[in-house]
This record gives sequence, C-alpha cells and structure tokens, in this order.
Amino acid sequence: MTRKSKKVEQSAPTEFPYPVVPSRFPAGGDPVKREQILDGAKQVFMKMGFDAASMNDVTREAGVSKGTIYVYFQSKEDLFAALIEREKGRFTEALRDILADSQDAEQGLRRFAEAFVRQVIETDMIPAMRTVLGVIDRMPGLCHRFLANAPANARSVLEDFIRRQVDQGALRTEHPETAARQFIELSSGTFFKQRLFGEMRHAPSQEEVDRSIESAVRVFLCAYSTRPFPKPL
Amino acid sequence: MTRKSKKVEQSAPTEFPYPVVPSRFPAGGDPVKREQILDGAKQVFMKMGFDAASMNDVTREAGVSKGTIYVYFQSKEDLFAALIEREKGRFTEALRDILADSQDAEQGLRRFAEAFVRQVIETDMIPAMRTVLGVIDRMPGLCHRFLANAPANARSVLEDFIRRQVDQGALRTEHPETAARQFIELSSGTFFKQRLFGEMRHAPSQEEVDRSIESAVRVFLCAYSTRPFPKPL
Amino acid sequence: MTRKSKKVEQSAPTEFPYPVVPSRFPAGGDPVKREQILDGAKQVFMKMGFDAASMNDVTREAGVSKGTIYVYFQSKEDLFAALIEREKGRFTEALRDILADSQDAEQGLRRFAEAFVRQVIETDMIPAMRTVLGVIDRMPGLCHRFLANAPANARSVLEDFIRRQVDQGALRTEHPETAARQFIELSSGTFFKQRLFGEMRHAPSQEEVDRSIESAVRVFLCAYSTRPFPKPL
Amino acid sequence: MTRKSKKVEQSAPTEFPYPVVPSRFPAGGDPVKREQILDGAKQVFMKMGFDAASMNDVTREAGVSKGTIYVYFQSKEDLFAALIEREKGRFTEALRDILADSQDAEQGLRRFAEAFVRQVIETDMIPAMRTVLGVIDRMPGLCHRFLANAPANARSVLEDFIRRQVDQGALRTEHPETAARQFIELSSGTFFKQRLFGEMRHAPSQEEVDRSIESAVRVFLCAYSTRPFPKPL
DNA sequence: AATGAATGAGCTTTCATTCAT
DNA sequence: GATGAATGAAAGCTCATTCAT
Repeated sequence: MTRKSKKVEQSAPTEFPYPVVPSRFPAGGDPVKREQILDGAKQVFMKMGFDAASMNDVTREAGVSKGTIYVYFQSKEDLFAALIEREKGRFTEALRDILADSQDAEQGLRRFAEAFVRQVIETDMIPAMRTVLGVIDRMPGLCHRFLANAPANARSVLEDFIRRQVDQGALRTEHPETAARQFIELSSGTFFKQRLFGEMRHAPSQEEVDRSIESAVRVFLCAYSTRPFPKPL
Repeated sequence: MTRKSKKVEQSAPTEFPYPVVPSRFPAGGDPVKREQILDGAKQVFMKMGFDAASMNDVTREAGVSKGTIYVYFQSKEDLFAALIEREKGRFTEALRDILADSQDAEQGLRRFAEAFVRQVIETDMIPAMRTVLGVIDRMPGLCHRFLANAPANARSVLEDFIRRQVDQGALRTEHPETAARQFIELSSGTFFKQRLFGEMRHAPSQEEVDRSIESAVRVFLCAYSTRPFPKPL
Repeated sequence: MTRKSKKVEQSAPTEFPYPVVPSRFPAGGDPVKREQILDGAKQVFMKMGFDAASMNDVTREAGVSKGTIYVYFQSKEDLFAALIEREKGRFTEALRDILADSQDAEQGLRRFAEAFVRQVIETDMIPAMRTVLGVIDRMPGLCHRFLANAPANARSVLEDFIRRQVDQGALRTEHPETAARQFIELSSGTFFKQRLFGEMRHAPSQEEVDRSIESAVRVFLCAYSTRPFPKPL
Repeated sequence: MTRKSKKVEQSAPTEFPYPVVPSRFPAGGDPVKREQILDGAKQVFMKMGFDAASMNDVTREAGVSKGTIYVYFQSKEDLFAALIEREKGRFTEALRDILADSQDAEQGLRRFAEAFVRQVIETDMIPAMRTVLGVIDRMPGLCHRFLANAPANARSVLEDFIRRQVDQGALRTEHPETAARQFIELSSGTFFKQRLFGEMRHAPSQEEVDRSIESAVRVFLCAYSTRPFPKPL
C-alpha cells in the first residue's frame, strides 16, 4: 500500500503546531484514552528520551495499539509536544499560593524555598527537563514554552513577592529580578543540578534540605534585609 | 543501547565497559587518527545528541570511513564513551590556576566567577552537558564521571580557596562546601540555566556579566566576610 | 532511533527529479548492481503495479538487501522513475531502421506494421504501459516522457516515411500525421487493445497477424495511394 | 490483494467471487445505500486507482461509516468488483440505438463515430479503464467482464451494422469483424490513446473531432464501399 | 442497521555494524 | 590498515478490517 504523504495541513512542519489548544484530531474523541496515551508516553519519553523511545514502547506502556495513538496524535513529535504542553503548567501553580498569604519576608522565602526544592527533588520536573533538553535544537519553541513555565515562572512569582517586601520596607534592592534569581539559585541550585545530573540517588534528608534552605535564607537576608541580620554559620 | 545488538558476548551490556583506561582494543594503532575520529564525533554528538547522531555523520565530519571507526571503537556507544572520557577534564584546569595566585578574597571570588561564567557562556561545556544528560539513564557511570569533573570539581577548587580564606581570617563559615556551592550558584546559576535551556541567543554583554558577578560577590561577602561589607544594590 | 527527515535536497518532491541523467546517488557506484536492482524492480512493478509492489518484493526479486536498494535509489518512487527512464527508449530504435531502407510504400508500411505489432505482442511495452498508467496522476511528467517515446515516436517515424512517399508521388495526403496515426491504428490498434486489456492469452498466430496487417495496408493504400488500388476483401 | 488477509475461509481468494449476481450478502438490505456507497467508491477508485484508494476515502466520499460499507461489501476487493460489475454495461447502450435507425452506411458510420468518440473524450470510460488495467493481473476475470462490455461490445454493435450494410449491398467485405475493428480504430484510436495516456489536457475542439471522423469515414468507405468513393485529403 | 474507535500486520525507510577488497 | 557497499533488524506510520455500542 502506498504511503500517501498527503498531510498538507501542517503549517509549521518542524515545530509544535498548536499554539494554545493541545493536539486534537478529527476523530480521537475520548479524553480518557488521550490521557492514557499521554501517561504511557510520559513514562517512556522521560525514561528514554525522545529519540530512544519508540512508539512501540509507548504502545506497550499505554496499553493501546499503534493505530490508536495515531488517531489521537499525528506523529511521534506531535505526541511528544502534547505531552510537554500538558506537563508544562503543573509546576508553578503551587508556588503562587504559598507566597500569597506570607506577610513576613523570612517566612515567605523559607516557604517558597521549601516548596520549590520539594518540586526539584520529588516531582518529575527534572526528568521532564532532561527530556526536553534532548530535543531543544529540533523543537525550540516547544521547549521554550515548557521551560518558560517551569523554572522561569517560579522566578517571576518570587520576584513579585520581593517587590512587595521592598514596597513594605522589609527588603532593599534595586534589582528585584536579580535578587529573585539569586535566592532561587541559593536555595535550590545545588539540588537542581544534583537531580538534573542524576547524582541524587535518594532524596536528601529533611534536615539536609532544611539546613541548606536555612543558609540560603540567611545569606539572602543578610544581603537584602533592611534590618541588620545575623550572618550565617 | 538504541539498536539492540544481536551479539551476546558483551559482558556489561548497559554501561560503559572500560573502567579507567579509555577504549583501547585489538588494533587502532594510530593515535592521531583516533583523535581525528573523536574530533568528528564531538561535533556530531554535541550538535545532535547521542541518538540523533548517526555514524555516517561522524564518518563525514571526521573524514574517515565507517570501517576505520570500528577499528578504533567497538560501537557507537564505545565511541561516545571515549569521547566523554576525553572531554571530562577539560573544564576545570583553568580555574585552579586562577585561584592559586589570588590572595584577596574579593579579588579571588571575582576572578573565579569571571572564569567560570565565561566557560558557561563561551565554551561547549553546556552543549556537552546536554548531550550527556540525554543518555544519563543508559550510561549512568559514564555520565557521572563526566559531570563529577566538570562542575563538581570547579566547586572543590573554590572550596579549597574559601577554606584558605577562612584560615586566614578573611571569611567566616562553618560549611565551606555550602558556601562554595552558594557562590557558584549566585554567580553563574542564571547564566548556566539560560545557556542550558537554549534561552541565550547571543552571549550576554560584558557589563551584564560584570553586574551580575558584582552582585554575587557582594551578596556572598555580605554574608561571609569577617569585615562589615556594604549591602548590594 | 529517530526518523530524521532531513531530505531537503529534493527540489520537486512529487515528480521525477532527474531531467536527463538517471538516478545516481552519492555512493552506489556499481552499475552492474544498479542494473540488477532495476531488473528486479521491473519484474515486480510490471507484474503488480507501483502501489501493490512492495520494496520487499523488489528485494527478493533483485537478490539484494533492502539497504542496498536505498543506496542506489532514494525512494520507491525514485526507483520506479529510474526504471521507467531506463525502459522508455527501448521501443522505437528498431522502427527507424526498418523504414530507412524501404523504398516502396507498400513494402515499408508492411514492414513497419510487422515490427510494431511484434513489439505490441511480444515485448513488455504493454505491461510497462499498464504500470505507467497506474501512476499517471501522481507522476505525470515521468509518464509523459515514457509514453512520448514508446508510441508517439513510432508515429513520428512513420510520419516521416509517409512524407517522403508523398514527396516521391507514391502517396497523396494533406495530413501525413493523420495518415500515420490512421495506419498505426489500423495495423496495431486491435492487437494493442487486446494486449493492454489482457485479452491476449497467447500471441496470435503468424497468419492472423499477417492477415490483419495485410488488410490494414490495403485499406490504407486504397485511401492514400496515388495509383488505383484493389479494395481489400 | 494488497493487505494479506488473515482469513482462510475465502474459497476463491484471487478472483472475483460472484459470477453473475452482484455482491449480495448476509445483510445489506437498503439498495439506495448500496448505490450511495458505490457512487462514493466510483469517485475514489477512478481518481486514485485501486491500491492508492483507501476505504477511508470511500467512507468520506460516500458519506457512510466504515462499518456500513462492510455490511454491504465483504472487502475492498469485493466493493471494487461490485462497482466494476455495475459500471460495465454503461457505455454500449447508446451506440446500439444510434445505428438502429441509420439506413445509410456513411451516415451510420459518422453517427457511430461521433457517439463513440464522445464517450472516449467526455465520459469516465477511460478513467474506469485505467483503474481496471491497474488490477488486471489480480482480477483478470472481473476486468475481462468489464472490458468485454465497454469496447468490445461497441465493436459487435458496429459489426452487426456493417453486416446489414453488406447484405444491402452498400459495403463489401468478407470480414465484417475486421472492418468494424478497423473503423473503430480509425475513428477513435488516436483520441482513445491520448485520453488514456493523459495527454488530453482539454477536450479537442469540435472541428478537430469532425475532421478526424470525416477522414476515418472516407478511408473506410474508400476501402469498403461498393460504390467508387473519393479518396480523403 | 449503523457507527467509528481500535487493532495490528505490513509498509517504506534508516542506520549500526560487518567484511570482502 | 583502510575502505564503503552490503546487510537486515527495527523504526515511524498507514489502513483494511472488526466489533462493542
């Protein structure tokens, strides 16, 4: 049977084609099955990376047949893109709430750091990032959208909080964005790299995390608090 | 391994088989040709990633024939492993010298940061990391050896310096390792992530880098200097 | 392994891309093997048609491996195109010579008809045409080039001959092209359709062919000879 | 058969299974829907050919679901066979009437030629033939039945007419069948091949057709009329 | 009776690896 | 030792056919 390459409808062939709405095809009506496929794809893509993952692997993991996948998604790339789009928003929701009801700078920073570090350590944000990094040259837009949500938005959430603290006179800095970046790096940078680089065999102990965050908070406040602040040990 | 090998004779199938000595096998006599192949492989693997790179690409880039590669290296994986082994030490050499002749803490930190940030921004350390991250589940040991050298050793170099400064009474901290990590994150974390995530279209301007490093140095010294230190802006 | 669709070099994706030179690829040097593949492809394509023929069939028939075919030809379509290009000239060579040394109109017509009918009946011109007709909508240019050679050129060869006979006063017509077409249809039309339509189980007997040609020659000369000509039976 | 069927129950696997009665199976009650499916199938099969046409295309064109088609027809092949059976008689009806009320040989021939050429040029007889030719090796009987009706029967209709003209003394030939074939080739052969080979971009002008037919009639009568007949130009 | 989601064999094509030269 | 043509397993994807609804 001929391979009739009649897919002309794709406007941007090499890049993620759906700006807002996630991949939805003529048929492919059942959202439950769609999720099921994405769940299987998530297992496979995050473990193997995009290239090493085969559609047969997805088939096996998702418990559906090859044809079914292609009813819901146009191609392997499309499936991957839909997966990334689904995952991208999952990581910043929690952070915003945490800072909303924090009045005290020190308490807010600590709670933000705890939440962010937990994400880095416990969730699959980092495996997802690794997977995305593998195809960054082939699908830059898709990767950008993912990355802009996961770590960058965390920064903007914290930046807003710092601005409010500056307005209230609790902190002092002329570059809230820089300060926000610095706090994120201080509090999570080490864990982030460890996890990204696969050097975190088991999650670090609670007290290890606490000590690290405590130190980050102190260094940060030592530098940016308007009140004198005891230097960290 | 992507292409499932039909051969069973491999004793350690999933991990880098050469513990210390880089790939050296039956023949493969000419070290110059060996380097030539590795140079070609480096171009290809770092641009495409392990899976997307084909041996034909390496062939073309290295200017040798397919058969020749297989004289010097057992398999694609072996070639990749040898490449990573060769590259793993390249990034920390310079840093040690920089700190060797720095007496002043502030000057030392600044010079370390400048050198490290330059590596992050200008060298192919980050592309190499991305490539390694793509196969971290398949070759954990190999990746670990690479990563332990590139960024981790930078940290240990800085840690030694901080220890000396503590001994000399210029800095105060009970956790030089933590302090070293913090300074690296403060000074390079943002650039590191930007470059890793492909969001650094053009290298940041010199003054942008200077400002960021300056701020990092101040935050750090504000926290760890034994002398009072003006807070950063 | 990823399917890296990096074939950007193709200028005209759906149509035969090689105007004059038959498909020749970077490598693929051995002309003998190339012919061997084309021979296998000919068997398969002419028996099954383009779509129903599988590359595995070609593989089997040609006695080479799948990969080898793709060293010599870029795609199934390219292989088919190369085959058609190879076959297209094979059918008109003989006809020209036949008419070159025929002085007498009647003798020339008879010998032309015999040669042309033999081609229709005995060679694989008709199976080739059937195969070409199956893809005429997908590869119009390729098909045109084939058809323009096989039957159309036969007509122009005969037309030249008729013109010469008109000049010599042996025939009379104001439309040598029409006359040529008519003679071809008269002499071969029936056999052509029979063979094309698969209704020619065994080749017609010599006397059957002779009778048919004789009748065609007579009808034609009856109409176009300058001399009175006995009507056919 | 393209897609090798897993089922073995088919008694006559390679050829059209319904000798006379068109496909009528377990259910498939509604003759209107049956026609609707065949109409859709006709569009698709004649445009794409048997292999390149997909059942989904038929589904879309016919406006019925996949399952419904399989209620009325056992397989793609069966649907195709039923279509061909339905179409096979369509092209000879008109010709018989035309000759029934023609007394004069010249007038009869001209009207026959006009009608037949119109069919060749304007109807989908030729696309249908092309479609049939594509599967002639797989379904010889079916194709034979179709082709025996369309062009061959036209010939037998004309043959009867010629016989009558011979009986009336207007024409003279000992082989009315040959004469009939010759007239058909003379009058339509060129147009037939042009259309079949896709070289008829737009229908030829009326005067072009007229001139061609006129010439054919003259050549024919010149050869077979019992009265002296002026030679064609 | 009608639907269309699901299946999976089979398609074209790629590429790591081998081996005759 | 070096070459690159040849191999064939496995990839992404299609589509005739089935069957629960």
